[in-house]
Amino acid sequence: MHMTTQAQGLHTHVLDTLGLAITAGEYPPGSVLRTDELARRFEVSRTVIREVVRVLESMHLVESRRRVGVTVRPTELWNVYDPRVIRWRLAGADRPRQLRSLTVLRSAVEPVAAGLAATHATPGQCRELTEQALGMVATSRGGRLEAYLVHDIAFHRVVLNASGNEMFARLGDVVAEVLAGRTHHHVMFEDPDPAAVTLHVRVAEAVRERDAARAEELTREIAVGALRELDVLAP
Amino acid sequence: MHMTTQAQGLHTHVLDTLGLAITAGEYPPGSVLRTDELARRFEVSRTVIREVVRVLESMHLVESRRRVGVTVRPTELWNVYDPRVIRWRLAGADRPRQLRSLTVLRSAVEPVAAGLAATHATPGQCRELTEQALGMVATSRGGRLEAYLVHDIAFHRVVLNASGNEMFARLGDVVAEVLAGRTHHHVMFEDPDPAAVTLHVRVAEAVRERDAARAEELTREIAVGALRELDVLAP
DNA sequence: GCCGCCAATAAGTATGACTTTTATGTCACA
DNA sequence: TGTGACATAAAAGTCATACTTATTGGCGGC
Repeated sequence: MHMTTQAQGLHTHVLDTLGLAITAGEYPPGSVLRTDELARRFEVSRTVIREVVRVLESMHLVESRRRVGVTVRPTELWNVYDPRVIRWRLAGADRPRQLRSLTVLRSAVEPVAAGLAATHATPGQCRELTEQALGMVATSRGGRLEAYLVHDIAFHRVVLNASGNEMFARLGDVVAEVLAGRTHHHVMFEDPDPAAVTLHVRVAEAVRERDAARAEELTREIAVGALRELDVLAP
Repeated sequence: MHMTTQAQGLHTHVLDTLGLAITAGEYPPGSVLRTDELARRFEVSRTVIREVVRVLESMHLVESRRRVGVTVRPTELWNVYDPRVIRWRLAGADRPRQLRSLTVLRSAVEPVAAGLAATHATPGQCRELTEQALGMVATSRGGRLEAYLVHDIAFHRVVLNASGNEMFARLGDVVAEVLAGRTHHHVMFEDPDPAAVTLHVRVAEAVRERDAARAEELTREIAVGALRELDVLAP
């Protein structure tokens, strides 16, 4: 992994750097940045800085006021559903709390999504679900965490998509960030919990058999397990 | 020179207009906009347009590519958790579907949030909750929809905040948009459902008495009611 | 018919001048 | 001494323009 992303354009680089710095608390809420100072620091034109600031503003990370500058807003105003904000924060210091709140969100949403999936999933989605569950089983032992992660992400993404609800579907990215985050930062057992793996297979079954109540309940068990795991590993 | 623009700033005006147009389907996915054409149309400099485009890009509404232009992205990629996107879409044509998917989201999240609130709420939040519930009772008859709405929004916001979960708390704005949307666009009975009003009072009670299971269950009933109401009024 | 090169195009970046808003300090007046 | 009007300057906002870079689609050569 490189220190900073570069080839994608000045804008992207500055945005990532600044966003990361702000979410990491390097500039605590209330801090004031000035555009031409930033321009000098990053050695780019004010044009680029202004665009970056506009985007940060659209995430409610900062507020830009005349004669004052660009001030960092209090944490509770940040748009924490923006995937970039999530990634920045998962990379930063308060990853534990972040992972916890995201997992609680998952525990609320995914069971309902699974229930809906059981009534809405297309045959193709059912097949996909079963395949990913089997993939999880196949990679659940022997320290093949990366391969397991791919299937895990795919599984949950299919469930959310199959729910037929747009808001749920768009949480696929968030869930992916969470799963990737807990794997890459080792907030996870060395091998996936066998019970969890089994539960995924049974969820796939329940969806295939159009048993909404069971799909919901089983997914709820997965969520409870994930929360418990978090309690143990990131107190 | 620019007498027609509001005091809020050129940027805001252009962003709102363009965002509304795109989410309304005026520029269907795949359409291409060009920055200097937009600059001429809105009678602003390319600088302003570029900043707006950057923000739209950060919402995944559009993608800007060299030598091609600014292309509208497919709907399923939009960041539908951005409050502005929500407001634009609620103002537009597919409000019914939008309201439905948001209400389903609420039905997943709010019960869990209420359960957490029962164990996390501060005395102040309990009091606030009771006050708002009583406010709802007081304004629930006689066509005082606007006053009722204020209490309704405040009530749900307190629950989400009291849950102690950051992701839930940030959904306060979303819920507010939904409640405001269904009131202002008359996707609601003339007077609030008395059963719903009572349920809110009982939720406040349950939270005050730290009864998580009951708070969750009662909130679930509120959600079910809201969904049913939607079925009747926006099929 | 295929491949590679070239030119047209539209976004990206830089710069400098100018405007607008507004926080703050100053001064006169009560 | 306190208060309000007013001037000042600081920083973002806006604009015009020139220049750079990536990309695409077509043209010509093979």
